[in-house]
Amino acid sequence: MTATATREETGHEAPSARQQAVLDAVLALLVEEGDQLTMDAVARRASCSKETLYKWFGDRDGLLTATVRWQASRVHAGRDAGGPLDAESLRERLLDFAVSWLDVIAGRTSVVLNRIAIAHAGSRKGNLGAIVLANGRLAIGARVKPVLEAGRAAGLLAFDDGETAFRTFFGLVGRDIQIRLLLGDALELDATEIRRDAARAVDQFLALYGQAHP
Amino acid sequence: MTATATREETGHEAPSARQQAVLDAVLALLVEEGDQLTMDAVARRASCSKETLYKWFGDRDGLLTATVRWQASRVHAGRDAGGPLDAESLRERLLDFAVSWLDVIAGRTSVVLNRIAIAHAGSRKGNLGAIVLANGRLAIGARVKPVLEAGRAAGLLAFDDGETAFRTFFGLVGRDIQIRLLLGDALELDATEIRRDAARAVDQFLALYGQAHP
DNA sequence: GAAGCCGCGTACCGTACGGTACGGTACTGG
DNA sequence: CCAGTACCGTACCGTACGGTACGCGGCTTC
Repeated sequence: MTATATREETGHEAPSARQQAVLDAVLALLVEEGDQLTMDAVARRASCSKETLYKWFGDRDGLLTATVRWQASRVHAGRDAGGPLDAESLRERLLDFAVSWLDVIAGRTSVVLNRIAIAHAGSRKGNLGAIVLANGRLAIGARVKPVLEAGRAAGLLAFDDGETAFRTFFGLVGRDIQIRLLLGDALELDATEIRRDAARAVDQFLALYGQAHP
Repeated sequence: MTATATREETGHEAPSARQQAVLDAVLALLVEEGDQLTMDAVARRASCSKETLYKWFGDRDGLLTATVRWQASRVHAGRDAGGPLDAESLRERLLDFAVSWLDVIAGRTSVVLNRIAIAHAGSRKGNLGAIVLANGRLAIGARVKPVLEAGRAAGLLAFDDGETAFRTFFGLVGRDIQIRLLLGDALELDATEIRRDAARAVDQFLALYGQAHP
């Protein structure tokens, strides 16, 4: 193990540059070809041998898992900026989360990876689903909830349960978009539309949970 | 074609009793075994020959399609009762839709079928996704929207676009439930919880779109 | 520059599974 | 009683794909 090889807290080696290239090839293939991904195709596309693939990732599942992790590692939707919180900055931060989240779930990569993970969850031993869940729904929740709590502490929001409040936010933002995309609906979302959707969701959320500043 | 053999408007034969039994076997297998459904397993479970399977349904996709259609044909979540509309009955009908919808998406069968359809949408020629979409999200939308319109006509609701209003309703009801279940989250929903969730969603929807009766 | 390793390319193996063929049995109509 | 039909059970075929083996070229190390 070299000095530069960092470990994630979960105990997985960070992929080397070459390995990252392989994982990017998997993502590209997944996006282009749908989900009937073969090890042969990956090897061809990444210009590496199948043997190397198996050496690095163990088996097909390992490759898929590494790919999902790799994608997750560079999607940090709506990282909160911190700073003081007033009504305007609260709205702004929520809007930021909403836009980031919609950007993610509307992306081809996210759709394909979620499809893989969902199919995987249908078979036994589906930790892929758990990984996607942890880096998607759960991660965004973990980031939004503190903001909501801060909003409550500042007297800008009123709710009993932060989890419930967040789930409402989640529902208002995502609505039917993700399931439609997963099921193959052609639904095109450009940036302006996403921004408008996000703004509407935030408005609705604040209408439900907001309080006039005391 | 016998006199009793009805056709759906889409032009598909209604399955015979024996065929229905086969499709039920498929559903059972799907629920029990996850989604690695083989034609052999179906034939064994349904006590029929593979040849018959192919004769009746064409190929594996045809069998899957017929199964999805068959399930869809007996799920009519939240059929509207009609009748006069005041604030109370509007709330009641929306609650009814919400409960039915949650019942459906929380069911094992729905989860498995959605998984199949989503995986299918990832490959080419995925009409399965379209079918599930048509009988799920789109069907419920088609039933709820008239109620919303009626509510608006009665001065109980205020909105510009019925589609947008419905999608908000959809988001408030479903929130993160469907994606979590699809990804394999263990999320258990009993009847009382569903009722509570549905009631909260309807309250929130009415808070956003309701109007005091003029 | 020899030794050794890494990894590419390719050929190969085993098996699971979609799809087909065929014989045997029960039922129906003439 | 004899076609004809429907359908069950099972054996079979072809292929796609996960996984393995092996030879060869290029890079590092001493």
